[in-house]
Amino acid sequence: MLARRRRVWFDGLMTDPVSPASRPTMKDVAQLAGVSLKTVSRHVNGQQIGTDFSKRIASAIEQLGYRRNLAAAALRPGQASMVLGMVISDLANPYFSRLADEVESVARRFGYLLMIASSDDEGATNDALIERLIDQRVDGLLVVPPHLAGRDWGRHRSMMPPTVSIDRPLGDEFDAVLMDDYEGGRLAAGALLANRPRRIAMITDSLAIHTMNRRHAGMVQAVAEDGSRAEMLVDAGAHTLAQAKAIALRLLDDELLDGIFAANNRSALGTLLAFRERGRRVPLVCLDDFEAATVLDPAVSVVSHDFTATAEAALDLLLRRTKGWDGPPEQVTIPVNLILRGSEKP
Amino acid sequence: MLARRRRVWFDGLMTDPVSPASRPTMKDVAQLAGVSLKTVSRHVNGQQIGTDFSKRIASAIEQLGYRRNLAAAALRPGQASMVLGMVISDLANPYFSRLADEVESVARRFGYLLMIASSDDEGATNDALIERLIDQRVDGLLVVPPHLAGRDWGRHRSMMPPTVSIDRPLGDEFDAVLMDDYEGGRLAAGALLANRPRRIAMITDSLAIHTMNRRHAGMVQAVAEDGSRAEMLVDAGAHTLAQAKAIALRLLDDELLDGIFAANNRSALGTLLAFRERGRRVPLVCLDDFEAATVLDPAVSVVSHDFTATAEAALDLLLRRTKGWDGPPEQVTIPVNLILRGSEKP
DNA sequence: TTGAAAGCGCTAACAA
DNA sequence: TTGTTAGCGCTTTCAA
Repeated sequence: MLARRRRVWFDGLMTDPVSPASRPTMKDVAQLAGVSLKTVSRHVNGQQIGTDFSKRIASAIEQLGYRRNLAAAALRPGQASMVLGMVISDLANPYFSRLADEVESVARRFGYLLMIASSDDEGATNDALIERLIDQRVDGLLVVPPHLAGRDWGRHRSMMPPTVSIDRPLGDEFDAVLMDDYEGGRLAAGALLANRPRRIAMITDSLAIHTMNRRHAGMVQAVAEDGSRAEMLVDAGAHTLAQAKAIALRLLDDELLDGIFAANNRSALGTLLAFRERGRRVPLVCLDDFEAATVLDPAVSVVSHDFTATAEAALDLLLRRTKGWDGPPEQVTIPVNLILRGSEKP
Repeated sequence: MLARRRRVWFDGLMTDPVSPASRPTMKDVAQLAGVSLKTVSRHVNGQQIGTDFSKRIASAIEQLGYRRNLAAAALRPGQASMVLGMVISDLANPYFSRLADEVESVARRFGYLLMIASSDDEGATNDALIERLIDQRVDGLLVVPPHLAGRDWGRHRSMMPPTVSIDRPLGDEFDAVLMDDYEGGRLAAGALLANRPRRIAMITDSLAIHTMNRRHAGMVQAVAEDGSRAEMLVDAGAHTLAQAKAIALRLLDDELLDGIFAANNRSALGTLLAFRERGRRVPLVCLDDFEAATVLDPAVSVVSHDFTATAEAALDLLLRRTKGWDGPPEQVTIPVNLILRGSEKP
């Protein structure tokens, strides 16, 4: 007969439970200190108790090496877990990892831990992760919605903890912190138009993505406002670095082209790769700052925004919701600024 | 008299508890389906139960919009929470965010959620975060130890869940996944020495950091092995980008210098900034690949390693520990490879 | 101020 | 197969 096993742990493999040496509980502390459980709880939660008790408990905790079980403490409904969840479209992309870093940093300042999961820009993955985070009972959710639409979360609003979307809107029902993409597109195109170009192109990921869509609209507006009657080309096929590079290479074959607006960091990198390969460059402005921008010669001009402000606005909204604030969904727009470094000139 | 309040939520602000509309529990499902609690539990956990019951329960779940409370399910000791914790020294650094992304991705494949916290390379922050993660009862811990040493966690081993350090060792008591820094330094220096240089320099962060120390040792070895009797300079003051740039600028004043080994991506970027400002470049090889490397002309030669392999090795160790494996601490070394792109030549 | 008892949502042992 | 009972570690009534 098989030895008795108690837990299925992983991959269907049967093993005995690995007790991380079953830890002392509050009960143990209470017993050793000779006080009641509740008194220990009060001590641990920083409530006022008698000084003698306090000392006895402190020493018992020390002696036992007692550590609170935060997961258990948060079990009771209405109890904050002090854990926030974040679903981000692609942690490997410096743009998003930078955002995640800022959010983590602000959250930590407020005492929150962050569960971060990457959706690989897939709607289905995104939905699954949001569900998992809800099931984990996080106090709040920060979401950078994926490109491929997933479920309509607005209809599930009541199932969700306070939720704020960043970078792209998740739906009208949710608070959102966005950057001023429209103005960004307008500024970037404006810098290009200052050269009185004949033909300028936008290299972008799908215009179905909210950010790209707004940036495009901004560029259209800039061209419309401009008297020069420059021709405007758009290629929205830059889903990968290789595609962006291929698009840029093709564009560079066009003698009349004298300006490129790269609508995200991937498009920017692809364009720069194409410049190098073709040995020809044209004026360039990118949306989103990126690591290589200042190292190149000429340095790359970009439209940028404040990540810290974005993270702070998002956490501010989220934490206010957490505290019970119940106003209508808000949309915060973070301003952008144009940083001219040289590449915008012929 | 003050209205009665029930919960202190945040910042000492008193508010009523915000029930995310107190969610239906397993009990509610059982009641509606007319079965026992345990049967619902079995259904939810994918165990075999009668088909009629199964249907009734499924419909009750649907009707109620029931969602499991994973935090509650994991309360019982020995129960896996399927949450892993990761403390990383600097999420804003592309090198580390790339690592975090790979780890998250592998963890997710195995059904784990990742709590990621950034220690800002501070020993104290690192310790606090590890404690917080332990208190949160994660199933395992992944740590990229900070530069500034914190507590000696080896002595607290028994309090910790399975723990694996990445990039740098946390102590002899823990499993570790490192890249072959020594060989990396040797290869990088070797590429430079092929030019028969008179004087080559290493720009690095503090040699007290394990990775830097090993890379330095590798370079020393390469120089020793080399017959050319090249002179070797080391400046270990590159803690920030600005410092790295300043160091490189100073080095470029030296007419005899004909090779730079940038020991991490910050040093690399600083060096490239200096090249641009001085209008002089010397052969360059960097440790760690970075985004700008292929965009530059000449493209930057680097010593690189496989992040995916690193993440997989770390999760493999961690998950085996989680399942009860109890061998002595293991140290896995991920091989490096030299990628020559042009910048290593004069 | 302190403590006893109840219960959070769930899973496990055990009996039916 | 199913249900009953007893907890997990903690916080919270509510009475002392």
